Amino acid sequence: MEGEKAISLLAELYKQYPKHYVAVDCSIFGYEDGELKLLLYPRGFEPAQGKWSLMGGFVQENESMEEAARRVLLQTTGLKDIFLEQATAFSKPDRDPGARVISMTFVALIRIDIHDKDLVRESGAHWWPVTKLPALIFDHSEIVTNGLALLQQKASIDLIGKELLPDMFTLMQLRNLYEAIFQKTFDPGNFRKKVLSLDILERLSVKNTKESKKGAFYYKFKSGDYGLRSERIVKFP
Amino acid sequence: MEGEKAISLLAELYKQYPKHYVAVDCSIFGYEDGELKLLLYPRGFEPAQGKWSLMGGFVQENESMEEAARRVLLQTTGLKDIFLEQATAFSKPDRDPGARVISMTFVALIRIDIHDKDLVRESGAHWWPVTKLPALIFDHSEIVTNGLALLQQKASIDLIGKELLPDMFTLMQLRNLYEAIFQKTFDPGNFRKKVLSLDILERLSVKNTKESKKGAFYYKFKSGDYGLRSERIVKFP
DNA sequence: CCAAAAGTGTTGCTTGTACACCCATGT
DNA sequence: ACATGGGTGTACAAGCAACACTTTTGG
Repeated sequence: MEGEKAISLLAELYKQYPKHYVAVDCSIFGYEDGELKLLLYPRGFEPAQGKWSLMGGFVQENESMEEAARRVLLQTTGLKDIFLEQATAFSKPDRDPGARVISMTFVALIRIDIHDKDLVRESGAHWWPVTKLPALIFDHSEIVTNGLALLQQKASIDLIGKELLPDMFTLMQLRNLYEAIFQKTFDPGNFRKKVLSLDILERLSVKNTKESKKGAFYYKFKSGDYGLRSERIVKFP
Repeated sequence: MEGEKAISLLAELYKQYPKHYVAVDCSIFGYEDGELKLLLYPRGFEPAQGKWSLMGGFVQENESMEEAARRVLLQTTGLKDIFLEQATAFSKPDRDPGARVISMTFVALIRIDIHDKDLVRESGAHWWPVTKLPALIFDHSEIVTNGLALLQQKASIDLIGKELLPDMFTLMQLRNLYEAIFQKTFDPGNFRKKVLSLDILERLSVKNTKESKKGAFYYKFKSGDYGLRSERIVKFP
């Protein structure tokens, strides 16, 4: 066929161009003990031994970059179907001392309460509060800063929480999450009114009586995919 | 040295992973005759002959992806120092029939009035109104849709115009640009007040008397890089 | 009782929006 | 004279921020 011949000519044309290693690196955020945390892996060998790194991996022949990221996340946390969003690519020729590696970075949001803790522990990984991060290899600090900014931007447009909190949560827990993300305090009353006005939370009949004397109702996200069908834009400063 | 040995071991470690062709594709937007336009190149050979494509190129060994995009833009428009922003990467293994090519996409904004028209004409390129785009090769339509969404988002946060309009412009011209970007009309009075309240435009003493009977003052963007130092967030619409 | 969080209400300010209105002038 | 865009003002609604206030209950 003509078509096939054309395609093989195209393949021939491409041969003059260089190929590159392509990696994915994930900023994996979780929320625990009132803090926003980042999952990091210790580097056991030189160069940069003793520093920490984001979880990453190389893109294989038969997978897209997002598939590569999901594969890596499944291997390291045991979780499927996690929130994953493409962030910024880093491609300076000398960013990795081992070879020229182009890295596509992703932001992943994990519910710490349901991930595979044993799997994480085995690998020596550790959840670090984003306010006290250790030294990271290569340009990974820059990647994290970039991912955090993306997370903040996302949180200011959508109401996130489904991805980071347990199924049931109190409005104080949700507010504390937002305070951890934005590193600022929100007025409890105003936060409550704003969030409830969005009409995407459902109040349950159960109360949490541990974190307050009076007891606070649990809420959950309404079922039926909001965020896709809703045009609502939430503006948190 | 120990360090060098470690680095070569790292390089050895990477050898088990596949390499990929990495390309950049640019959605080049311009503004002319009251319309938002996109610069497209005709495809002269099979497969997909007769369709149009974005301008792109392969990433070389010694350049970052952004540098590759700037190189391509210089070659095709003759312009340096143009506005360029990383958009979304496309990496489905079969997106290009010739070979597995990973494409990083960019949005570029061009001032049509100062680009090298001869260079563009030679290549057979054509500025298409974004409202009437032809069929594009591969997944380029998806790339354009994505780039347009990014442009809209950017225009709703920053005041763009410096990148698309002549040095001097009237507020009507700026409004028409925004109407072209968002495909909706803005109230002239309200648009004027909103834009001027940002305090980033400077009124000149010259008037444009061609487009209105009364004559409208020209404005320009104040010098001193706003957009970097300003925390202002403009919300259009 | 008191501290601490839950939950509701009030008030003032800022912002967006829909207009009305006068101005200047080329045709 | 009149249509067209330039430019300013006004009136109303919506949203947000600051903060007062009541409720509940474990210690």
